[in-house]
Amino acid sequence: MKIGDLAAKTGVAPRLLRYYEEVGILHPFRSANGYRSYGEPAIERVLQIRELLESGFTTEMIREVLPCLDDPRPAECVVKVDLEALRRQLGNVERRIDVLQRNRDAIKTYLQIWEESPGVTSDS
Amino acid sequence: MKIGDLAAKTGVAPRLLRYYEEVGILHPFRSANGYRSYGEPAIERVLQIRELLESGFTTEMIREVLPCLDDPRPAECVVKVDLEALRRQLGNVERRIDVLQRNRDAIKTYLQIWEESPGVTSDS
DNA sequence: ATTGACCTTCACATTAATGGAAAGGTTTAG
DNA sequence: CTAAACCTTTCCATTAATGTGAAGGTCAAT
Repeated sequence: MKIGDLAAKTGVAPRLLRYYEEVGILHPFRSANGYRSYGEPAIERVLQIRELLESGFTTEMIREVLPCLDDPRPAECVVKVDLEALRRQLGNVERRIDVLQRNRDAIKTYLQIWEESPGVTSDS
Repeated sequence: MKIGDLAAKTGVAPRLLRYYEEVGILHPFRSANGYRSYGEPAIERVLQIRELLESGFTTEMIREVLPCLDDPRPAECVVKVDLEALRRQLGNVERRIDVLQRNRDAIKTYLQIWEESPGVTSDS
């Protein structure tokens, strides 16, 4: 699968797919002509990257969190997992969930107040 | 409370407190000399802003989410709440929670695998 | 009254993520 | 064979959030 195909299937611009490779969170191989070549798993991978980026993770954090789930990274990497970083990021994720749940509840409560008292919405 | 005090109590640099005012998510009053003056609630407020920023929200989204929870914004604002935006952001928050929970579970599972099989950690 | 520690505004620099164009090679369709 | 549609690398621009410094006003203490 070439970069344009992956872009089409994920909705992520080729420019970004190259960027993700540059920062080390996506690892296509190269075909003879030098074109990047992606496997099927890359689709899921890219979507996960987008989710994490939109959740406020940096590419650096993502690099720690997606260690050996790489497509063309064979078993040697299985050894280089940084457990410490992974635990740190787990704490990170859990704190974020906490924050978001608190804010979700706050917004919900706020909305309920307005929905219960019918009347003014966004006037003028 | 002056800007330096608020910075000390929240750990957020004065520069940023001014920035948050500029983008309309923090509304100090001014004392006679022109100094910004913050009330006690500003502390909680700033901490909440930090949490949301670190969870990937932009200041613009925050402006929608923290509508009338302002310190010195009297009752007139009670009318200008953008319910539509608020509902949109609620969906946003819920999607994010979802993403994070999935990733938390994935990381947890991954960690368990490594913790169960004792041996190699991060060797050089 | 001067010093030091605050505060003000203004402006420019940086970082991460992203957009976009230039210059050139490759592949595919006609 | 040529043109269109890809791909490559390189470089420069933008946006949001932040850092930092200049030039100057205020205030508390000595």
